[in-house]
Amino acid sequence: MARIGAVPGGAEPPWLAGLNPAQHAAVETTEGPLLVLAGAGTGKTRALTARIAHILATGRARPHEILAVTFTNKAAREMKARVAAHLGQAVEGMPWLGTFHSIGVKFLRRHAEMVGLRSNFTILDTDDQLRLLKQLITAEGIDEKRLPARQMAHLIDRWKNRALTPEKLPASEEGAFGGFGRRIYAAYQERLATLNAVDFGDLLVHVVTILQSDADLLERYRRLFRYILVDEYQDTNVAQYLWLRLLAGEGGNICCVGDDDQSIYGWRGAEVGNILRFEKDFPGARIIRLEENYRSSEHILAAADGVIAANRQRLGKTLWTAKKGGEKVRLIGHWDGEEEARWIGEEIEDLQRGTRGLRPYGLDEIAILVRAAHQMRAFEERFVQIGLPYRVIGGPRFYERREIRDALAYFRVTLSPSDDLAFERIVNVPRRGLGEKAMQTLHRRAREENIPLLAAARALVGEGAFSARGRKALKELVEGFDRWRAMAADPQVDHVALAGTILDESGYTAMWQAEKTPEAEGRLENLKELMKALEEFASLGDFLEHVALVSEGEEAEEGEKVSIMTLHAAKGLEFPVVFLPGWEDGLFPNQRALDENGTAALEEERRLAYVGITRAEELCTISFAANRRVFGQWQSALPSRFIEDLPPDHVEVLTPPGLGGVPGGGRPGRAGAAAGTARGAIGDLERRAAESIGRYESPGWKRMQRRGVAAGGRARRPVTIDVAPVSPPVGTRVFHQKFGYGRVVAAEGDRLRVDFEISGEKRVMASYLEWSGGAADSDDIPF
DNA sequence: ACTCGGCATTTTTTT
DNA sequence: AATGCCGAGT
Repeated sequence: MARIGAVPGGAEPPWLAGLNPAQHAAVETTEGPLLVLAGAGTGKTRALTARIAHILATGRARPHEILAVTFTNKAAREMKARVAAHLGQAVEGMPWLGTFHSIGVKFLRRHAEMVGLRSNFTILDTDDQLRLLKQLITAEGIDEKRLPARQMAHLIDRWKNRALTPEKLPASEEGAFGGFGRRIYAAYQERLATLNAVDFGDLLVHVVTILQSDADLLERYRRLFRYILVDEYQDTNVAQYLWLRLLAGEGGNICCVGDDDQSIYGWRGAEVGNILRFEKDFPGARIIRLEENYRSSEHILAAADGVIAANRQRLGKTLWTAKKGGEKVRLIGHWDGEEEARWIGEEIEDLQRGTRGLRPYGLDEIAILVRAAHQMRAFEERFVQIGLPYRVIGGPRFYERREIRDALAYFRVTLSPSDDLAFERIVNVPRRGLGEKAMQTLHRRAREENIPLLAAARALVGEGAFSARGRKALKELVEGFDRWRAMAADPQVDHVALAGTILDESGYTAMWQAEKTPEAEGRLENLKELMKALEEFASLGDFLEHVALVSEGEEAEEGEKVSIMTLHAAKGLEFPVVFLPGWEDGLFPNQRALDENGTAALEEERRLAYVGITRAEELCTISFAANRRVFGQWQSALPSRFIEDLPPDHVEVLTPPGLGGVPGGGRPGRAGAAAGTARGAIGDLERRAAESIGRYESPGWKRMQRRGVAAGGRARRPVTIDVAPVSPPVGTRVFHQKFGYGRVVAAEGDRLRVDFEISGEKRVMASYLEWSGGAADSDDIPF
C-alpha cells in the first residue's frame, strides 16, 4: 500500500511506521476537532497511541497538557504502555490519562469545596448506596416493597448520566418513583454531602457543575489541556459529553475516536447521538474513517456486515480486508442449552487437536461470548465435567464479595471515622450482640448531636448504654479503631501488617475460621488475596481509592484457558476462535430490552451481535438452542432474528448432533451440505421440539400477547399455545433425551419420578419426556 | 438477639 | 435452581 506523509529522505519516526494512509491522517491531523470513525479491528488504539506519541515527540504539548480519556482502566493502562513503546521510553506522568471516573476523582479532590465536599471524600459502592436509599425510602414512610431501593438507584443513575441534579430535574420526571423521586433524590444528595461522600455518577456530575459555575477555572483548564483525546466516544453519556464540550471549547483540539456500530451501552446512558452529531457540535470538524480491518477473515467480516446493515441509525462505513478466503461463519442449532455446551466443549477439544485441516488452536485463542451472564453456567458445568480449563472474565467481582467489602469497611472506618456507612456495615460483623434496638439508639444519638455513628457509640458506651454484652463488645471496637487509626498515622507501621492486625483484632478473621465450611475457607483465601493486593500500594488510603474505581477482577490467572465472558465484556478484545451461543429470540435480542426500549434497543442488540462477530479472527460459530432452562423452568425459543440477516454465501450450516444420527448421543460431526440451508436445519429443530415436548410457547411471544402487540413488527408465531404440559400417568413407559427409556413410578404435578432402565430412578419434569399418546397436537404448528 | 425455614423473586448488559 | 427477605420460634 502506498504511504503518504512519509518524509522523503528523512527517516520516519517509529510511531508512524506501518500506518495506513487513514491512520496516518488520524495521527497528523492534530489541530481542530477531529472524529475518527474506527471500525472494529481497524487499528484504532494503534492510531490513538501514535497520535499521543506524535504530539509529545513533536513538542506540541507536554505530558500533563494532554487529556486522554478511556472507559476502562484496562484501556488506560494499555494506552500508557503503548505510548511508551512508541516513544521508546516510559511516559513520565500523563496525569490526565485515565477513565472518566478516575480523572473525575482527581479533579474533584482538587475542587471538592466547590460542591460542598472536603477533598478526602469517600466513594460509595453499590452496597452503600442501596443501604442509604433504603433508609431514606423507609424514612419517607414508603413501603420499600412497592418502590424498591434498586429502582431508585437506577433512576438516580439515569439522571446523573444526563447531568441532572435534583434542582435541574425537568417537570417530566415529576412522577418518577411514585412521585417521590425528586424528593428522595434531593434527600439522598443531602445525605451524601453530610457523609462527605460521592457515588459513581457524582464523579461526572460534580465536575460538570464545577466547570459550569466558574468561568475562570474553566478557562484555566481549557488552556491546560492543549489536546484532548477520547476513546470509545460512542459510549459517552450526556454528562461526559458536557464535560468534553466545556473543556474543548470552540474549535479546541479534540479528537474523538469511536464506532457508532459498536455502541452497546445505551442502557447505562450512553448516547449514540453524541457521535452521530459530532460535526454539528464541533463546527469545522474533520472526519477520518478507518476502514481497513486487520483482524477478521473475509467471511466473518461479511457476516458482521450483513447483521449491522439492517440498522437505520448509522454513519456508515464499509470495512474491508486484504485477507481473502478463510472459514465461513458456522451456524448450528441445538436441542437445548446443555447440548449446546456439550457440543462446544467437544468442538474446542477438536480445535485443540487441530482437526479438519484447521491448525491446532490453544485454549487462550478461544472465547465464548454470551449475551447474559446466566448463560455461562451451562458452560462452566460442562467444562468442569470434561476437565476443560476455562476462565470467566468479568464474573462475580473480587471486590464485590462480602468478605472483601467487610474488610474494606473496617479499613474505611479506620481511615475516616465519620464513614457511617462503613461503620454500619461492620458494627455487628462479627456478631457483637448489637441488634436493631442498639442501632436505633446509635442513630438517634448521632442525629441529635449531629455526630458520626462511631462518635455516638463512644459516647453511649461511656454512659453505660446497651446490654452489658453489647456494651463491652462495642467499647472494644471503638478502642480498636482508635488504636488502628494511630497505627495508620504512624509511618513506622507497614500498612499490610496493619490491615492484618485490624482483621485479627476485630475478630473478623476468627469469625470465618470458626465456620468450618469450605465456603468459609474460600473467604479466608480471598482475604489473603486481598492482603497480597494491598502490597502493591503505598498505603491503605491509596488502596481504597483504587478499589473504588477498579471493578475489573484483575487476576491474571496462570495457564491456558478458554475465555467465557459477556458480549459487553468482549468489546475491544479479539480471538482467533469465537463461539456465540444463545442466538434465540428473547435471549438475543433480549426481550426485556425490546420491551423497554423498542426499536432503539433492537438496534443496540444488533450492534451487540456485530461486536460479537467482529471479535473473531479466523473462526466464528453461532449457535442457538430450541429449549433452555430459565428460572428452573424449561422454555423454548425460536432462532434469533439476527440469523436471518446472515448472508448465506458466507455461512456454513452444521448439522446438529442427534439429527440424522444416533438418538440421544453420537456426534455426526460435520455433515457439510447435507443439512441444506440455515432454514432447513432450523426447521428440523423446531419440528423435533414440537414433536417431543408437545406443547410449548416462546417466552417472548407470551409477553407480546400480554401487551397485545407484535413488537418490532417482525414477530413470528410460536409453535403452539398451551403452557401446561400434559403428564404421563404413573406406569407409563417414557423416553428421556438423556436417560433413555423408563417407567413413571410417581407424579406430583408435572414433576415425575421415573425408573430408567439404564440409569435408575431420577426425578424429571414431564416436559422432558416423550411417551406414546403424549405427542403434540400438531394442528397449530406453522411449518 | 439470633436462627431457621418458607416464600418470593430473579437475570441483560457495568464504569 | 439459587438466592435473598421476612416472620416465627428459641
